[in-house]
Amino acid sequence: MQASAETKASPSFAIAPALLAWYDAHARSLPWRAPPGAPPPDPYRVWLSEVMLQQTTVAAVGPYFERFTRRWPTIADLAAADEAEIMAAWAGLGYYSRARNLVACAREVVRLGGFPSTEADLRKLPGLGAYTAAAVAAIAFGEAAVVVDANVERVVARLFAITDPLPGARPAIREATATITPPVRAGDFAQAMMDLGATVCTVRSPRCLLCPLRGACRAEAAGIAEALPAKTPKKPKPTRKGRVFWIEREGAVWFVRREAKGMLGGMRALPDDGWHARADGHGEGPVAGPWRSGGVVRHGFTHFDLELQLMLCDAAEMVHQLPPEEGEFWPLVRLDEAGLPTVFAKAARLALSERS
DNA sequence: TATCCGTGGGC
DNA sequence: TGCCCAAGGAT
Repeated sequence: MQASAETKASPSFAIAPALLAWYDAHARSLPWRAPPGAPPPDPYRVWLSEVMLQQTTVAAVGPYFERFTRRWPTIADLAAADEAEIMAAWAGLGYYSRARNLVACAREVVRLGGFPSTEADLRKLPGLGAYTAAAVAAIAFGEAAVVVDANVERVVARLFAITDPLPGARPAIREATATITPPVRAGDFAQAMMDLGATVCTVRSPRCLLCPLRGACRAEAAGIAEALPAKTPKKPKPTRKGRVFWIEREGAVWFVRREAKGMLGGMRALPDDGWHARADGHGEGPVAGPWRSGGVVRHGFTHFDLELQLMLCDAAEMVHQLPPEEGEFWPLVRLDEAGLPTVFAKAARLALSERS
């Protein structure tokens, strides 16, 4: 494997001490996390923030983390909460299966009498994959787990000049990361690697002149830092089309609850015509009944773009013309509390502007 | 292994 | 504006 050869060839530069010295001296990129030397952080807060941070920026997570920890200060509070309220509180953060797994995980941890303290046992909990289990084990319990996220992948690919493209290079990167993970302060080391990737060893225009690991970086020495890690090209993103329905009665609008699995699973929503299962060209024919068009809602998802035609109607009985779904009339004055995913929040905003 | 799953910021 | 990307996990 490439990593073992590269590892042996790497400089004798003391990577972990240099990185930890840098970490001790610079500001944390997670405002809510305690500085080095503080008492061990609450596993609940570490777990919650790490789940929120999956594929999500620190800036986006901050307000959600504050709201969640204020409303549910302990994991027992979260485990006892109504799942629908947690889903609504998660609205806007994306990847909603995380919220469902959050509830399941909280209840399992309470059933166990507390968080498992090892990476292997944490890995068994719902929503904890290789990264999150290692991160919680290292940060909350001090285990010398090998923590690899996208930041670490980038830093290590550059440090060891691993030129094979992702995702194929992952095993080599993981092995290389293991060789530089220290037996103590593994949590600080992991957070330092991620802070370094977020602020210095960035995707574009890395600030190599400011890097505490510059003397050990093979990619910098070769002048190829910005080109790493290489990635396999991604597929083009298709566009799907459909309709979304706004049915109003006495100051309330009809909401449904989406199926637990699939797009926006388990979330409160406006009824739609099944765009989630359709390809291009659907949703363009006439609709029976007293509907009028309220414009188009455009929204980009990870693997497709969506164009929804907003259909407005104030005949409440038209609810029965839609596919049978669990639903409710929701007061418009409480729209902000509905917990709608962004695409439906956009549709609601458009509907209210068209209505007036 | 490849695909599905949200959203907002940066350039 | 369009594209890339992010403290990934489940299947």
